[in-house]
Amino acid sequence: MLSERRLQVLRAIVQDYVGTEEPVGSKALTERHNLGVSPATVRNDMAALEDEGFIAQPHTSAGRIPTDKGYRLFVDKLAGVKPMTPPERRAIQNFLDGAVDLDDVVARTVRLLAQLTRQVAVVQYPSLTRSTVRHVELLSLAPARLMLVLITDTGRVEQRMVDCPAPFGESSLADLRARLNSRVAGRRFTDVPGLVEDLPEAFEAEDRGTVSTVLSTLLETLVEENEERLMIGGTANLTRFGHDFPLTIRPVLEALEEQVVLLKLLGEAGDSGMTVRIGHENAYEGLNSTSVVSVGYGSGGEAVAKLGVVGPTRMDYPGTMGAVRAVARYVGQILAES
Amino acid sequence: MLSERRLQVLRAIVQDYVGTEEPVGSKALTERHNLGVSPATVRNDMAALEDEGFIAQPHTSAGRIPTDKGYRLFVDKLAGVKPMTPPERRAIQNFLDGAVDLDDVVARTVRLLAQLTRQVAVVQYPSLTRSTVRHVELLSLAPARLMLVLITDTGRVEQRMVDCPAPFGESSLADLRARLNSRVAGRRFTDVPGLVEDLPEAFEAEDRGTVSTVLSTLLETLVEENEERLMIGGTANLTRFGHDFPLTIRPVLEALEEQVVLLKLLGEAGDSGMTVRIGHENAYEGLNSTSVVSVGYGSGGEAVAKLGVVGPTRMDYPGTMGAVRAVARYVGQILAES
DNA sequence: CCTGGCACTCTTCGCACGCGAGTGCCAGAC
DNA sequence: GTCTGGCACTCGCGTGCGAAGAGTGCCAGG
Repeated sequence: MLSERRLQVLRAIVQDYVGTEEPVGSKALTERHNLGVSPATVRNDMAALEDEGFIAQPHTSAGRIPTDKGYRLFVDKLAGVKPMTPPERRAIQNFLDGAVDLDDVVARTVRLLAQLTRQVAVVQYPSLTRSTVRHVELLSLAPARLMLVLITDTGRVEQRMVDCPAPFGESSLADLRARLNSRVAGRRFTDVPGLVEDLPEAFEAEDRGTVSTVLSTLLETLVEENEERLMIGGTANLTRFGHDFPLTIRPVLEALEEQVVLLKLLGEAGDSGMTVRIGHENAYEGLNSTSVVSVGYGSGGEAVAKLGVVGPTRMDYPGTMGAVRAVARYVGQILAES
Repeated sequence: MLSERRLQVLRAIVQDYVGTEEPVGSKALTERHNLGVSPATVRNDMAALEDEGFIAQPHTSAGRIPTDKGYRLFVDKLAGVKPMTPPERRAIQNFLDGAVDLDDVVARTVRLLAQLTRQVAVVQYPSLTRSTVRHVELLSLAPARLMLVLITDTGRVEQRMVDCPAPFGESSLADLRARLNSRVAGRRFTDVPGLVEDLPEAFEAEDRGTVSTVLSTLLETLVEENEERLMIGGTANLTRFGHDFPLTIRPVLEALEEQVVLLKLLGEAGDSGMTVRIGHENAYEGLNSTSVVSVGYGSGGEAVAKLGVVGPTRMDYPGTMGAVRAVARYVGQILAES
C-alpha cells in the first residue's frame, strides 16, 4: 500500500506534468509543491511509484511521467471534479439558451465543450428510442414508385423512396395509408414491427408484394432513425496534442470520422455518472493515447444520450470533468424546457 | 512570353515535386524527363521561370519548387483533367448506387471523394434555391393543425407545422392539396409565389384564412429553408500534408469547422465548370497553403450545389480534378434518378 | 542558342564534446 | 525506521566543426 505522501507525490507529478508537458524531476517537485521533505526522499518515493507502475521515465536520467495507471489512480482517488465558477456557469447557460432547435442545441453544445475544455468535443443526439410515430404518409410519384414519409413526435421527418414490384393503384394506396396510420400512429418505434406484421394479408394478392416492400422500408427507416447520430467539434485542438504529431493525431482523426467507433465508445461508458477512459482503457486502439471523458445527459432524470470530450491522456482531468458535467447538466435543462 | 520548352520544364517541375515532395534540381529533371537538352540549359530556363515568379527556391542551392503562380499556369495551360479509368467509374457508380436517401448520398459522396483524392472532401447539400417542387403534402394532425411537407426534386424534404386560424375540413384539405400540387409541382421555387397568389380566392370565405396561412408557410419554407448545409470528411488525410505540421494543419482544421467559411469558399467558386483556387487565391487566409478544387453538381444540367476537395497546394491537380468531376457527374445522375 | 566545365554557396549529416538534469545508492542523523 | 545530504553515474541535448553532396550561376566555346 502506498503511503499518504507517496500519493501526494503522484498527484504533484500529474499536476506538474499536465502543466508543463515535460517529465518532472524530484528537485522541481520539492520546489513547486512544499511537500516538507527533501528531493532525496521524493526520489525514493518515485522509485516506489515506478515499481508499482504508476509513473515511468521516458529514458534514464529524465524526469518521470505518469502512466495510464497513474492517471487512473489520480482520477479515482487523488483529484476531485473542479466545479465551474459562477461566471462560467452563467456563460454556459447564456450560450445554450440562444439555441433555436435541437440541431442548434447540439451544435452549440459541441462548440461550448470544445471551447471550455480546449479539446475535441463529441455530443450524441438525444436518442429516439422512446419516440413515437405521429404519421406515415404515402405519396405516389409514378405508377410503381412511392415515397414514404415518416413523421415522428419529435418533429422529425424522414422520407424514403419505394420501388414497387407491381403498379399500385390510388385506391390501394389510400387503403394502405389509412390502415397503416390507424395501427402505428402514436405508437413507439419499438412496437411498430409487431403491429404491421400481418398487414399484407388484408390486401389482394397482386398488391401484397408492394405492401411488403413498403413495410420493410418503413421498418428500415425506423431502425435507421433510431440509429444514433452525433456531432463533433474542436478538432483544431488536436494540434495541441504533443510534439510527436502525425503519428498521434492520425488515428485519432480516423477514429473521429468513424461515427460507429465513437458511438461504441460512448456506449461503453457507464450509464450513470461520469466515465473516464484513460489511454489503453479505450477499446479502439487508435485512441490508445487519448482519454475520453463522457457523461450521460437527458431532459428528465433519465439519460437519453451521452456527450464527452476526447483529449490527450495528459489532460487536466478535474477541469475537464467539471466542464463536461456542467455542460451536460445545462443541456439537460434546456432539453427539458423545450 | 515563355518558350514551349520552358513550359515543359515547368510542367516537369510540378509533376516531380508533387511526386517527391522535394525541391527538384536541373539534373534530376533531365534524367527523369527526356527534354532533349542538358542540365545547363534547363538551369537557364529555370532562372527565367524564377524571374517570372513561377518557381522559387526554398534556399540557395536547393532545387526549385512551384509557386502558386506556377501551379496556376500548370493548371490553366499545361495539364488536362485526368479521366477516371473505367474500373474507377464503375466503383464510383456502385458505391453511390447503394445510397438510401439524400443524407446517405451526401455521406457516401464525401467518403468517396476523400478516398479517391486522398484529401479532405467537402460536399454541400443540394440547395433548394434552384430546385423544383416535386410534391407538396398536407397532413391533418388536429382539427386546426396541419403539417406541410415539401418534397423537392433533389430528394430533400422539409416540413412545417401550420396552426390554422379556423378548423379545416378533410375535403377542403384534399381540395387545397390537389390545387396546390397541380400549380406548383415541377415548378421552380422562385416561380411558386406568383403561381399561388390567387389561390385563396378559390375557397370558401371560412377557409381562406387557413389557405393563406398555409401558403405563407410554404413560401417561408421555400425562402428560409434554403439554409445551406455541408458535410466534410477525410480529415485524416491532413496528416499527409507536409512535414511542418502543426502550423499548416491548424488553420485548416479551424477553417473546416467554420461551415460559414467553407460555404463562402464554395460559393465564390464559379457556377459553371470546375474551379481551382490555389494557395493565396483563397480569400480565407487559413487556407493560404491549400488548394481548393470545386465544381457544381446537380440533377439536371443545372448545378444545385457544389462539392470539392481541400488539399495542399502541392497536389495532383489532374487526378484530383478528374475525381472531383467524375464524382460530381455521378452524384448528379443519382439525384436525377431518385 | 545550346553545352560542358568550373567555382561557389548552402544545407545536411555525422561526430565529438561538454553541460546539466536527474537518478540510485549509501552512510549518517534524528 | 525514516529522512537527509552527498556523490558518482548515466544520458539526452545543444554546440561547433568538417566533409559531403546537391544545386546553382556564369562563361567560353561549339
